[in-house]
Amino acid sequence: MGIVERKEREKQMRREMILQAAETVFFEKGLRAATLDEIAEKAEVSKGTIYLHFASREDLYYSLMTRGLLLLLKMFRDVKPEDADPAKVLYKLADAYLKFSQEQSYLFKMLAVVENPAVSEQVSPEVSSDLEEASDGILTYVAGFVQRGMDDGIFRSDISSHEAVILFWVSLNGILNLKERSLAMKKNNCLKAESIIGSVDFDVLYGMCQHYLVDFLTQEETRKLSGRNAARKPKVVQKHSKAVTQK
Amino acid sequence: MGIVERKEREKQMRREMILQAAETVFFEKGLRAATLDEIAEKAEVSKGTIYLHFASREDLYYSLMTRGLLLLLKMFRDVKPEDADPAKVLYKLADAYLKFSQEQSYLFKMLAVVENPAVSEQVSPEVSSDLEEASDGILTYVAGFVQRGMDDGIFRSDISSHEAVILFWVSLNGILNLKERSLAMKKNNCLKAESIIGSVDFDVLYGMCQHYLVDFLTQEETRKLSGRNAARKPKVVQKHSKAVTQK
DNA sequence: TATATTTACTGACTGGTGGTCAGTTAATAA
DNA sequence: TTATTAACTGACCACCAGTCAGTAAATATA
Repeated sequence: MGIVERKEREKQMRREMILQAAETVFFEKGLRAATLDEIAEKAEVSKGTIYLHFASREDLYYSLMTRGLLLLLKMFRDVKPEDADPAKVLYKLADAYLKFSQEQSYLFKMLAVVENPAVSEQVSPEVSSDLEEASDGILTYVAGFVQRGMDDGIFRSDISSHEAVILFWVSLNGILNLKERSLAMKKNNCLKAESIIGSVDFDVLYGMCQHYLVDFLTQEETRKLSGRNAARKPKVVQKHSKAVTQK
Repeated sequence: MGIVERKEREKQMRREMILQAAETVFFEKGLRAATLDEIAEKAEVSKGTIYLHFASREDLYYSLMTRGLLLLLKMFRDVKPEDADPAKVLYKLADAYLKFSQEQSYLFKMLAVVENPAVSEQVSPEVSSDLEEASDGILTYVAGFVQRGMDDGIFRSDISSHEAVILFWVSLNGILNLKERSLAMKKNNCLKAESIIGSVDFDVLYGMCQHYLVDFLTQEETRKLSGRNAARKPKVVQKHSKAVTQK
């Protein structure tokens, strides 16, 4: 009896149509200005139907973000790291993330909202948990390569792969976010060229950061940190020790 | 004739009262759930009066953020870097930022909203420009120390002080934001302990990042990058070159 | 086939909120 | 005493997220 399956398929299609329309409208109008009426109209569906699929406006928005993250994960998987060098893989993943931010710029901008705790609180637990799962899926995927590098002895191991991945994510994502912000402000003419954010070439900075992050991981742990706590309260700055030995 | 001055003072006080009330309400209810009626009531002022001082809800919110940034700048200035070592100053500034995120956690959370381009577009140019100015003031303040370190030859100079400051900001701020997010999710019970974000101790990570960022700046530029573009497309990974020379 | 039940969907309606503005009050100027 | 200006008020409007009684169609039952 394929009726149940067909119904399920149709339900998913409806959901997909709504998500598609929402993506367009949220992108065009922004989170605040977009209205559900408009989304309903664009999806050729009544407003009530939207609420059959999503518990609230925020849930709909978060579902879009989850979809975005899944796409990002797909792009990461498409990197196809056939060569075994984890450092190269990390480079390629960072490249892929830059590409994602450019090609799917509306999705990328939407993802920045997750940073905002005020919005997060309005979301139902399941949807929030879905997003968390997708987010963790990406981080775990990347962490796998980092861990492999550590196991192979290529990467330093005075830092956990989890911490390393967070560092990667935070730095690269932060640069891309600031880039978007500076672009937005330039468009609004409220960014002076002599300001710091206005004067930095974020694409160049991204490349540099990408380089140094991988480089940081490929260094051996020569610092005087025996454990983690040593990094916590660094009273003594060893400003010349390294530089001298390197000369 | 001190009448004009007195009026101006009173006007500023009114504004201050509104901001104070708004801060409380926005913090208690979140950006979306907070209402102007409630703010008006708490400020002992009619709703119309709010609009004499702020053009919109978003403007009010952004003004709060600007105030928050000015407080942060004050905390940075209080670091009183009497010792001339720029590396130590950067440490202390990072410590101060951590302190800010802890002691003024609601202000810190509010500042994360600036990352969201969808909100930024709803704000009047002047207010947006105020915020930008405050933000730039902080970055410029920090950049001064970085530049001094470079001039003194303590810091590497294959990266501009502007870029270095952005890197600092992005990394440290990103870690603290993720920390807040993980705390919020733990409170909502939608963060599995085995997930990456759930397993990282962000305070430790912050300390490590703080350490490595300063350390990165105090390294000499031994890499094969002659200019910036070299960092853009790094095809060759020099995974052992540094580690070997350091041994 | 006729009837009952379930499922999917609709769109008018409601409550609440951001934002407005005609009108009030009070201080100052003429 | 009267006119003018400035600060402030709160009733009011437009709009929108979210609801729910009702419709239509598909499926199950008789």
